[in-house]
Amino acid sequence: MRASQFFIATQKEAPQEAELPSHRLMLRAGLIKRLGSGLYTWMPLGLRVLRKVETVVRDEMNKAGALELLMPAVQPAELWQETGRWDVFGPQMLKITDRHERSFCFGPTHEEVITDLARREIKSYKQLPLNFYQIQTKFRDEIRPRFGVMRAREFVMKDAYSFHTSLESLESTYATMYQAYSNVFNRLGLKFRAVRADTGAIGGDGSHEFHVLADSGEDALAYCPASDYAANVELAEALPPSEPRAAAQETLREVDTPKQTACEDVAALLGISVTRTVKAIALMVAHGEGQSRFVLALLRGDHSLNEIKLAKQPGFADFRFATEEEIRAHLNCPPGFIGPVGVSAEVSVIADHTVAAMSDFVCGANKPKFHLAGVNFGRDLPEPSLVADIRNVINGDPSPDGKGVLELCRGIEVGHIFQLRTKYAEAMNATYQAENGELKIMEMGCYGIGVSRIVGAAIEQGNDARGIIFPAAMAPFSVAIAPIGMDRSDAVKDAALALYAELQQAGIDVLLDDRGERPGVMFADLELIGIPHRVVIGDRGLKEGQVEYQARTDEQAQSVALTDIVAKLTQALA
RNA sequence: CGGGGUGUAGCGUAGUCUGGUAGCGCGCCUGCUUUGGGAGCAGGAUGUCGGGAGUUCGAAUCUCUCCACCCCGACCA
Repeated sequence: MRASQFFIATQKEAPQEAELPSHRLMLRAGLIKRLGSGLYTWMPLGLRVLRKVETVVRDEMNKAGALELLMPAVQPAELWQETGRWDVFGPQMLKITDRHERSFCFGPTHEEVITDLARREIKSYKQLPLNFYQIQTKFRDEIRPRFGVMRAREFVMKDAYSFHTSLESLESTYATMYQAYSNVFNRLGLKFRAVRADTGAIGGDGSHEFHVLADSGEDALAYCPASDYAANVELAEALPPSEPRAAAQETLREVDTPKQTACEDVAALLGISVTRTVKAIALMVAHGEGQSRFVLALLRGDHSLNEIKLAKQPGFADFRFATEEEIRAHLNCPPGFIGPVGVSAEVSVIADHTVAAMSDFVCGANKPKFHLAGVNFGRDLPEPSLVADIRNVINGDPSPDGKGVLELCRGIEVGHIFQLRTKYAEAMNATYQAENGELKIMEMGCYGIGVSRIVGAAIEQGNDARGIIFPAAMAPFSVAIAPIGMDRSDAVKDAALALYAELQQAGIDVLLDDRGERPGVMFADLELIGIPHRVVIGDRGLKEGQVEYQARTDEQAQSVALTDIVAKLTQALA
């Protein structure tokens, strides 16, 4: 590609709204342009990157035996009503009405459509297993789109759906997909980790997420360096303390905490570790028709509530945080000083395992400006009625597999695989005839990759002060030729055109910067857009038969004989 | 949806408090000079100051209202 015939829309300054490096760089490099909240145009340069990601994904899916198809983006409401998800998906789904007043949605995912297809087309066990996939635009009306293509409302996703006659077959395809995903992210040159995951709204049993590791990631991951255990913090189990609760030694006493509402502050005031404190989180838990009860969830001061784990506790499926009014009504005390001691019988208590094993702890006194110290279960308050794992794991917690301790890191979720089992097939009556003639429900798996998100994630992982550093497999161009003074020097022009032709001949994605820009502008642009290899051709070197080669990650350029440059590049690209 | 904030040229912004000719940098166009790290000089184009209503002789500026976008919380590839 000749740059003069292309569209390079780089900018010196990024718009104010972009905060993440990847978002700023994608805008500055002119990869994307924002149209509205969570809506982006992929510019020619950015689209080349997106297509390269798609190519790798498509290739690995095909290798893994999946079959590509393309389903409609717009889907009739009836299908979603069959599975009950028309209402469950809620406002995240963009609903559309056509001229006949029929309801549709712009597909946020395609389980319903593919299951409908499967029940129509798959009649016999002889046709199974099957794995269909598509690479397609989805729309999810996110509560808060942000970070550019990282959390856009319209985005490109690869979604695959497999159908099986047995759990064994599903597990086998699941394992194949796990491997295919690993291959994809390896080929794309990303640092990633597969973790056990919560299944969320999609539902089902086994599930793994694939995360690109980045400090700016929206997910917290727990992994064990001593074993292969890795899980999303949403799911990672916190083991109960191995030591039994120590005997009470202190007497119960009130302490003055005039301004201290947070556990950290109370601990600092008392000169004790925050691990000796207990915080009470006030919740309203729904039970029955419009009824709800007031519950205190107890956590150690330095721990945080894991809402997903809590929601899995019996009777806690539907809860919310209590309002200040509700807290005052039930405890006669403002938030900041609430605790589990001396509460009325109608207030129930759920304690995290860690809290249940604490003695002589500090907690709110249910009295403004006071906390209690030397608190002990059994003596100062009843044993908690419910003890469970309801906290997020922290650095140094023991690994659930008993080998070593957990460390935390952050990741950007770029892939998610699920064993759906029969949830959708059952709801939509997707059956096949088994060998014995019986009609049986299909087993299903589903497998997603956030294709457009990968571009953002890759840039989040690969950038420096000069701009984007694309992994080789997704760079918009592999090599850039930067001729200096091409319009003044026939020698430069001839050498540049000859090299350009030769690289094209060799099937290398090459960009010839023939825009006639000054060297500084060329260098800055080529570095900003992250082209991995650059050849500079100038009169100065050409006199000695030399050109300059510099990889995007190199600090310095090196002189290479013009006659060797193709071999040099071929080697660098291998 | 709740809380906070911002809307001025393609991008970044000043001006708003204290009403009176809409300004700067980058980018863009023309010409000349320049050409190894985002050039210099000269000339030029681009603004319904987010929309609407109001107050006023006069509104980017004050008031009301609507809209869009961004940031903090719950969603997810």
